[in-house]
Amino acid sequence: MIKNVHGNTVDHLGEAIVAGRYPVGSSIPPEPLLCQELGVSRTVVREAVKSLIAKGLVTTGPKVGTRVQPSDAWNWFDADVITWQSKAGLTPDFLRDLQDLRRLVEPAAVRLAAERATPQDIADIEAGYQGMKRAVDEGGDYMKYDLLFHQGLLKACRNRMLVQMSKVLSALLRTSFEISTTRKDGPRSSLPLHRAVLDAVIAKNPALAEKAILVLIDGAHQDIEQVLVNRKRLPKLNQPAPMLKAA
Amino acid sequence: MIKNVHGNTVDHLGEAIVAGRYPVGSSIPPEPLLCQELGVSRTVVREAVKSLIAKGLVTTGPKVGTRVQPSDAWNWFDADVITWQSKAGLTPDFLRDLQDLRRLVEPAAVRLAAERATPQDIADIEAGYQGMKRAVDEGGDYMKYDLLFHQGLLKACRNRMLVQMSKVLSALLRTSFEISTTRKDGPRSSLPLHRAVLDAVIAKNPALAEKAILVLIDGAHQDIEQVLVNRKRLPKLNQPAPMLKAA
DNA sequence: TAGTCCTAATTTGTATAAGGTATTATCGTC
DNA sequence: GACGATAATACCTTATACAAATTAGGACTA
Repeated sequence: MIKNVHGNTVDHLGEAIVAGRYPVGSSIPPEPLLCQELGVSRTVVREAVKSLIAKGLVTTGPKVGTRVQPSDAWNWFDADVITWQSKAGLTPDFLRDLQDLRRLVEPAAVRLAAERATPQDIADIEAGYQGMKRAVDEGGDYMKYDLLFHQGLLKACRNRMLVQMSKVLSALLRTSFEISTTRKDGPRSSLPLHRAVLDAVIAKNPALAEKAILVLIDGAHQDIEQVLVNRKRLPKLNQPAPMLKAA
Repeated sequence: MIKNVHGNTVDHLGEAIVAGRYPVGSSIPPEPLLCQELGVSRTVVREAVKSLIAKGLVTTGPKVGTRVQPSDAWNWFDADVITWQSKAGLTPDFLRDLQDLRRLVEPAAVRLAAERATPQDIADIEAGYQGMKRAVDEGGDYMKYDLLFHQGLLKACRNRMLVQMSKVLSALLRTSFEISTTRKDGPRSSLPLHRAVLDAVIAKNPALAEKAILVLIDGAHQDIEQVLVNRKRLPKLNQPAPMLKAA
């Protein structure tokens, strides 16, 4: 997983900030110190910080240094930010935000999909479903096709912003899947629910499609809620010093 | 409006890319050329490109150069991207994407708001409403308070992602407002509709709140559709060479 | 002539050094 | 005690050099 120096530096700083290692409103170490800590040149540190600025994590200014922005200024639809948050720990707050979003977006989205899906869109979703079915019958990567199914659904809305949202919701779906596999036959039992959604989209029946996916979502919702109640707080990794030092 | 060299460079390149000046999948001029064109050092160009990478507009690689990503890979929830698109021209596609999003998000959001709004949230929304009312009665900046009203509504959901969405939807609300003022008494007639939404939220009545905002949205929707039909294509600015040369 | 391999050129990636600029904090004076 | 000048700090910008990676083109072989 060695990318390049820039990527590693951005990831390192981004993870540290999202994990809350530096208090909001405070300054992270000045550039020369970061160079020393990470073993990279100032060029790299500065370009990394520019990336973090673009994602809304920090602001900079002469003398004031590089300050951490409050978390509601972060670009929560950025794939990297989502990844860093997932690594730092799936806090209840974060999961609840994502669940809100899913319950808010997916029902309305399948309505749109039922109205607008092209034959190609339907073929893509069908491919996702068939993959899930195969994974259940013969074994295979169930989650991969589950993600394809839901991403295909949002893509069928033919709306660039909804497509982007599908990337973010993938983080939730991943978690949701990990939890649902702890239940016996989770994938097998949710298969017909997926089929119902797809059939409704094919039939171009928005109301039915919405009804079908609500069943799916509420199942996952209850699973997650239950887990959240059991362990009051999900295990935050909380590495004391997650240096990876451009390995 | 002179910020700094970095900000100007990012804006210049970002605007050019979003405006479609460089074809998707093709490379923008190599770094030395950009330095010459923009009259800045290579460091600045590189840091600007890193910002664009973080926003999903481009990818880079040795020898291949800096290539423009397809538009559905862009961070459409990034404030800068939205601004650049607005400057480049409010294309029908873009407006329709935004309208989809609004029709999808706001009804569900006011339901959440009606359930979760704190007294402080309600006070903020009320302040927005009072500002609108004052603007109608005594003259004033109507749009400013209209935006505050809707942003307050989404903020009341207590969800960071919805807050971010409110920033994006502001672009649509701004456009929507500009259009509605072309109609006589647009603001005055929509004032009671806003009041109805706020009252439903105060009464903690999700169903009523949703119904009320649907009226509001559909009004704006019809206005925009009508304008889109009249002029088949909104005037794209299409500056031949929008150099601003780090003034 | 077609295919494969290797070399070379191009472009980004990384490091280093030096001076400029803006902001903040401190110190001194009124 | 308040105001203003001064100094220090950290980012901002420029310039140069070299390294690494990918592509393209040429040469060699079958």
